[in-house]
Order: sequence, then C-alpha cells, then structure tokens
Amino acid sequence: MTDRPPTMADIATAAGVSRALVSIVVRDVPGASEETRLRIRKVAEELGYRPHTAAQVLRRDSSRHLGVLFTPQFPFEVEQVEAIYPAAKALNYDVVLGAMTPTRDLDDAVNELLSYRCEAMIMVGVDHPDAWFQLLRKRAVIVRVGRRLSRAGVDVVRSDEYLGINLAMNHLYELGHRNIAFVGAGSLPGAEERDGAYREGMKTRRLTKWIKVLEGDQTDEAGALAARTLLGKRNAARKMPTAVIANNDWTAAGLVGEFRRHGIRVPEDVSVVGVDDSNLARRSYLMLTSIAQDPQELARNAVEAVHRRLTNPTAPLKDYVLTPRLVVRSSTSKVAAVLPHQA
Amino acid sequence: MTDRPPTMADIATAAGVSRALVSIVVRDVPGASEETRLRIRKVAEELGYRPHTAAQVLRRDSSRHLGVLFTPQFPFEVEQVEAIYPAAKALNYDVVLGAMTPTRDLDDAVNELLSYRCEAMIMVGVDHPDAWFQLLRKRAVIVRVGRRLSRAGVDVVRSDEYLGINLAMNHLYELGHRNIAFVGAGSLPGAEERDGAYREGMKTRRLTKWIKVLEGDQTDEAGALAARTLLGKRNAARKMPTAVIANNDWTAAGLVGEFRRHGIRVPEDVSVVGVDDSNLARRSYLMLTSIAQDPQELARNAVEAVHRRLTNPTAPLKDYVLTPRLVVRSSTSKVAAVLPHQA
DNA sequence: GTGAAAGCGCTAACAA
DNA sequence: TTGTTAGCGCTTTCAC
Repeated sequence: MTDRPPTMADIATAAGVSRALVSIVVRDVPGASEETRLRIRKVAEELGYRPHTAAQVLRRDSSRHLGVLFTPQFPFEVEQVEAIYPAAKALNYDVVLGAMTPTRDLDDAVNELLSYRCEAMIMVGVDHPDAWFQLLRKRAVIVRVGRRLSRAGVDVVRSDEYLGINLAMNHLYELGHRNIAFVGAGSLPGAEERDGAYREGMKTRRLTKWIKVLEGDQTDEAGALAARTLLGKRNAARKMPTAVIANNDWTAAGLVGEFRRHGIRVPEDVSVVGVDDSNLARRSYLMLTSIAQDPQELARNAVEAVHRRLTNPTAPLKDYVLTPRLVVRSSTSKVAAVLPHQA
Repeated sequence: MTDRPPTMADIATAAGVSRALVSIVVRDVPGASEETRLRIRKVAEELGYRPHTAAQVLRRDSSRHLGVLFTPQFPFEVEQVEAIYPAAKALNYDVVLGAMTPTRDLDDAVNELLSYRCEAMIMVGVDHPDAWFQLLRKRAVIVRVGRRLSRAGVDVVRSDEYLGINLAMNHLYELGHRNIAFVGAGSLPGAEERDGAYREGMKTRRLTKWIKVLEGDQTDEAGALAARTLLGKRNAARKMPTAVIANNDWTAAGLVGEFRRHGIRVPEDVSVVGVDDSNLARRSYLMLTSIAQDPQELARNAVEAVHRRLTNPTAPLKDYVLTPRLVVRSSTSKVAAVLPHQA
C-alpha cells in the first residue's frame, strides 16, 4: 500500500513547532529564524514532505497556475511548450499542460484547465473564432503564441511572418531561383494573410507568373502531398518549381521525403525552405534551410505577457512581434541549369 | 478583469437548494429527484459552473488523478499518451501530464505529479534503476508501459518484443533477405535483452555471419547515423545489408531519410522495417513495414493495471504482454539480385 | 519570532 | 429527497 504523504502538521509535530511556521519555511517567506528554518527543512526532507498543490491552490486567492494548450502531435508546438517551463519558473508560475488529441478537442482541454483554476492560459498555435476568445477572456487571461496575424482581442506573441517569408524568398532569389512555390496553411484560419506575404513577395520581384500556392496544414503529410502535386506537373513546361517554401519545417520534411522517394534530389534538383528552425531542421538527413524563431524567446515573451495582464488587467492589448532570421543549411543551393523555356 | 468563478454555493443560492444537493447533482450520484437535477443543472449551466478540481482532490480521500510521465519529443510516446485519455475516462480517472523535457528531468516531473497527489503514475518508456522504482512505489502506484523487459518490481504493460523482432525477420527472410542488420537501443538499459531477439533469430536461421547490430536510441537521428555507418561499408563485400530492422519507426524514418538522401532506394536497394506501427509508419512518403503494437490496447491495459493495483494493493506483480503483429507496407520488398559473394 | 484560528470549495456521513 | 455539518491541507491575519 502507498503511505499517506506527510502534511505540514506532521512536520510541525516532528519539529516541535506550529504549522504556521512550517508554512513560512516551506514557502521561503520572511518570518522565521535561520535556526528554525534549518531544523524544519531537515525534518521535512527526512519525512519526504511534498506540498499539497490542491490545498495551496484552494487556499491562495491566486493559483499561480499557467495552463498551456497545445497539440502534442505537432513537434514545433512541443518545442514551444518545452520552452515555457523555464520561462514560467522564472516568474514563479506552475505549468499545467492541456493537450489536444484526436479524442480531446480544444473545449475539453480548456474546461480541464478551467477546473484547475488556471488564472492564465497560453495557447500555442490555437486558432478559433474571435467570439470564442472573448468569452473565455472572462474566465482567464489568454495569450496566444504563434504565427497567426489575427488578434481576437487577446495579447499575441508571434514572429514576423511577413519578414520571415521574405527572408526565404531573398535567399532563394539570390541563389537564382525564380520558379518558387509555396505550401501554405490551406483552409486554416489566417491562411489568407500568410499566403499574402508570399504572393506579394513574388509580385515585388516580378515573378507573378510563377506564383503557385499549394494547400497545406501543419503536417509532413501535407508536404508529401504537395510534392506529389508538383511532381505531377513535372512534364508540363514552367510548372515544376526549382524551389519550394513550406510554411513550417515539418511540412518541409514531408516535401523532402517525398521528393527523394521519387529520386528528386534536394537541393540539387529542388531547394526547400522550412519555417521555425525546429529541431527537425537540424537533423543530419534533412539539414533544412529554415526561418528561425527562437522558442525560448517566444516563451519568455508569452509568460511576460501573461504576467503583465495578470498584474494590470486593463493594460492595452499588446502584439509581441519577434524578428525571425534566416538559417542556411543544405536543403537549398544554386538553381540548376535553367531550361530555355523556364528563363 | 476575470470574474470569480461561481461555486456550488452560488448555484445552490440561485437554485434555492442546499450545497449538498448541488454536489449530488454535479457528481451525478443518486440522491436527488429528476426535477431538481434538471433545475440545478440548468442553473449551473447558466452560471458557467466548473467544478474546482483542487477542492475536490483536497476533500476526497482519493484524488482519482492518474499521472502520466512521458517525453513529448518522442512521437510514439505521444501516441501512447493520447490513447490513455479515453482509457482513463472509462474508469473515471483524470489524467495529469508529467512531461520530461531537456530542462525538466524525471525527478522534476515525478515531484510535480506527487504534489498533485496522483495516486498512480503511468510511465511511458521510462527506464531507471530498480531501486528508484522501489522508492517511488511507497508514494504511488506505478505502471510501466513500454517494450523493456526488466521488471523493477512494478507492473508492466508491454508488447512481446521477442515475437515482434521475429515477425520482422520472418518477413524479410521470406523475401529472400539474408544480410539483415539491426539498429538497437544502444547503451540504454535493457538493450542487451532486445538485441538478443535479433541475434538469436539470426542464429536460428543460420545467418550468424550477417549479424550486425548498430547502436541506436529512440530517435530518427540514430537511424540516420546507422544508415551512414552502413553506407560506409558499401564497398566492402558482404557488408552492406539488404535489409535493416530498426527498433522503432522513428529510427526507421531516419534510416530511410538518410538512405534516400544518398540515392539508395527504399525498398528497391534496401528494405527497412520499423517497430510500433505509429502514425509515422503510415505516412505516404514512408509507408513503413512495421511491427504493430496497438497504443489503444496498451493504454487500456495500463489503466486496468493501475485500477487493479489501486483496488488490490497486495495483488501479485503482473506482466501484461500483448501480441504484436506484422503490418506490411512498401518499405520492404524482395531482395534484389544477389551478388555471388553474398550468396 | 512564533502560534492560534479562520476559511478556501468541496465531499460524505448523517439527520431530518 | 433534502439539508446540516465536519474537515481535507494549506495560507494568512492577528495576537502574543
């Protein structure tokens, strides 16, 4: 059988002091002599004391609990979430994970976090109608982290996607690429704005005739599908691009995987650029050129945004925009000899 | 500012009944008329009532909280964890995630779950010294889910790895493969036993001279590394295998990725088998032949194991062994023409 | 520097 | 069927 865990009362009895003193020592707040502190801590250690989170939360008026909503199937979101732990600890928040899974939607996850009385929630990559956010905002502080442009009346931490796409295009343009395709966010909300950066960039560079936006989402499978679509156009003049920008690394990995399966070499035959500069981009068999957005920095800003709003609920809405940078690896190279009809 | 969430007292007042009745209705236990139930539920709904988990946990003698320890960076563990939600709900447990990250080790995660007073923890893919488990067992019910053979004095749910490896070998043997390499678990605990199935299977089939075990872990990078090692032996007679078994799909994906990067076709030039039959195996650009272990079934058994031990703490240790099966996709094919010296 | 006491929201045993 | 009540482990205010 498992033992009943020791309570503060047990520590107090064992150390010969009052419960209140134990609380003071455990929470590390002023109000006890150094000598008592040492003794109590020693006893607590010996007895294997662990604070009872539920009791703390119940008693405190603030839970200091920070909910994090994310989809564990998406690797970049995982990296993002991992970065939140140290950032939250720095500001003394406890992190509670709210995972979205095939059998557990956003509402399920939110309700759970609400039951834990999280005073704030960081939503990683979550998109939803504005009205939904407005409603939830009554119950908890909301901060969104991601690349979406829409605001929905909550604080947002994101990287400058417009700039990011442009960095990718510049890089490819300088390598001689003209026929550059883009795998976007498909029908997901915010897709319009994101594709916009690509379309506009192509226009600015007088590459309008090469504009090619493929439907995507967050997955590698979308990348593989896009690759097949492009390969289907292989024989059609002007159609098969010499470079593809994917809206994230995972999708880029799918592109590379499918291209290589068909014997199309990356980067010799086609260059691929990802976005996020996630761990995946660093894999030795991919080595993706990618647009870096530092998860640590996003996380720090997100937690800071939470803290700010918790401290000052009426502060004006803030849009934290971080500057991405280009990381060149070996999934991009100079464009191969250009056929006459592609010039 | 966020509103103070309504409590049972608020509902009771609004509905003109006692708190106890509200509790009865909310928990869905017998003791209230259907009419009252309806009214109370309606009021609760209107006020947006959410039970206060911390208060429930504090009051109940059992928390009904089931901690799940895992590493979100490992896709198969994520699939495993996702399957635990429905299984836990079926037995009325709440799931609390304990994520292990680069900045957060097993002890950190365990301590957090202990503070939440989880009465049980399911450890997905966690390996640790036996003594560690013995110690923790005093504090909570522990169930391990994974492919490891070691017991550590706790209940284990796993699939029959020995059989799995044999299924893979049979499949490859029947396709004419003889020079079959294996990417194992490297220096991780339990590696010996797992490599054993491969070594023994090779001996049984009189393929001793082809035995080749490459170091691995759980990652795709390990697969890529193994592929490079094998490619380094390409020109040495007898050395480059015609088939490789990876100890999981993620590693298999790394193998395939690196092979294809070098223009080695899969399955034409080399066949690759994974283990887990995870989502990854189903990706269109990989279509890995894999040894399936159903995450749903593992999850159901794990939760059942938890329930069993919670209900009967002195029950004898149990080893839940599930039977894997072979799923043939297109990462394996008949061996190519065999060179004389390889016969 | 230390201790006493109230009460957070809820459950469960009991009384009505 | 419904209401009353004690108390889970902790924090926090106040008195000593």
